[in-house]
Amino acid sequence: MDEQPRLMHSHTGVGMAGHPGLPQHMQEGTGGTDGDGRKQDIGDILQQIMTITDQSLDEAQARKHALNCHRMKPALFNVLCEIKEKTVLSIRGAQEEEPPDPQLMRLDNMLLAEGVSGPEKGGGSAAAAAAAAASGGAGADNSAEHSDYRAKLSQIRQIYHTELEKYEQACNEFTTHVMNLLREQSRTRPISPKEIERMVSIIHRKFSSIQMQLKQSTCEAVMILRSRFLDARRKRRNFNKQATEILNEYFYSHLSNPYPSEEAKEELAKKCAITVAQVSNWFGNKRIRYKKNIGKFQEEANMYAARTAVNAANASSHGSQANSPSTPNSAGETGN
DNA sequence: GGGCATGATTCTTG
DNA sequence: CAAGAATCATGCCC
Repeated sequence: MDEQPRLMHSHTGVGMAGHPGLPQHMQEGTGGTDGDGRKQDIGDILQQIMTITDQSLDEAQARKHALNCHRMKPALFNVLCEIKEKTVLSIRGAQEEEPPDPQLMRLDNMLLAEGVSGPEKGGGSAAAAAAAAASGGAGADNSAEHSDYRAKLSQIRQIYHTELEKYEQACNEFTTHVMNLLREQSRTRPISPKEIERMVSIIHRKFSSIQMQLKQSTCEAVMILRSRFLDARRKRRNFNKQATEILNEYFYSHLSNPYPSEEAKEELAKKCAITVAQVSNWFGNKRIRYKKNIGKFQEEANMYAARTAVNAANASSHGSQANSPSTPNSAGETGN
């Protein structure tokens, strides 16, 4: 292949023979009569080159075929392949056999844990169960949100799988294409099976880096989804009217000491269908907000006081005699 | 969309 | 450690 440039070099070199500016070694040693012999050689070579360019395509093909069929060709290619193998190995032998990428393993583990890359179904419910556990077990009304969560997760899962499939298909197509190409070329230039193998592994590495990007963005999507559903603050729901009334009733009827005991909290929690912690939160918030702005809550206080008075009156009329019904305008200061 | 209400969280305090 | 206080983030109404 690289015969021609060298020929051209020697051509120009010899052509300049005898030139005053020519380096010494070019002029020495060739001898007087040899000069004519070299000119003769060059002439032959030039002639050969000219005949090659003059050859028709058919002739060239025929020669190529002849070369391909030459009995020495396989042996020659084997040797060339061996040489190539050695040089290639010495160049990049060090970077072969890299260990599994820890980041990729992390991503894989996470996708598996989130039920995105694992077996069909079931995985998502694990995450949903985690969401349920994190939400404090308020129960009842958050099942709708979990189905929403599951739906979104399965959407992500679907996108992930179709993309992954697409990548795999593209990778396979490209690999077979390159392999065919190399096999085809191996008839005209020395390519060992090992080299093809190496090329395939390079392709796979490139595609797996693309896959890693896909995995990374999928993980990000899952994390965002998770944080949206697991962050309790984001899914704050106002208590229903009945629960608020029960809590307010207790609060205003114990205004002088609005600190329910553990048992009272449990009772209220049961009545309101909320957790004890929520009851505690509610009373904490209520106390501080009431204290900060009593005027604002006065109307509410009067209303609940009146209501408890009516309740007490009803109870007393049903029973024998009331002991001491609280006065409506004293904001229900029953005292504890 | 702005503003207030409200449940939850976090930090401080006694 | 529980209550208070501050703050956050969402819900809801106008």
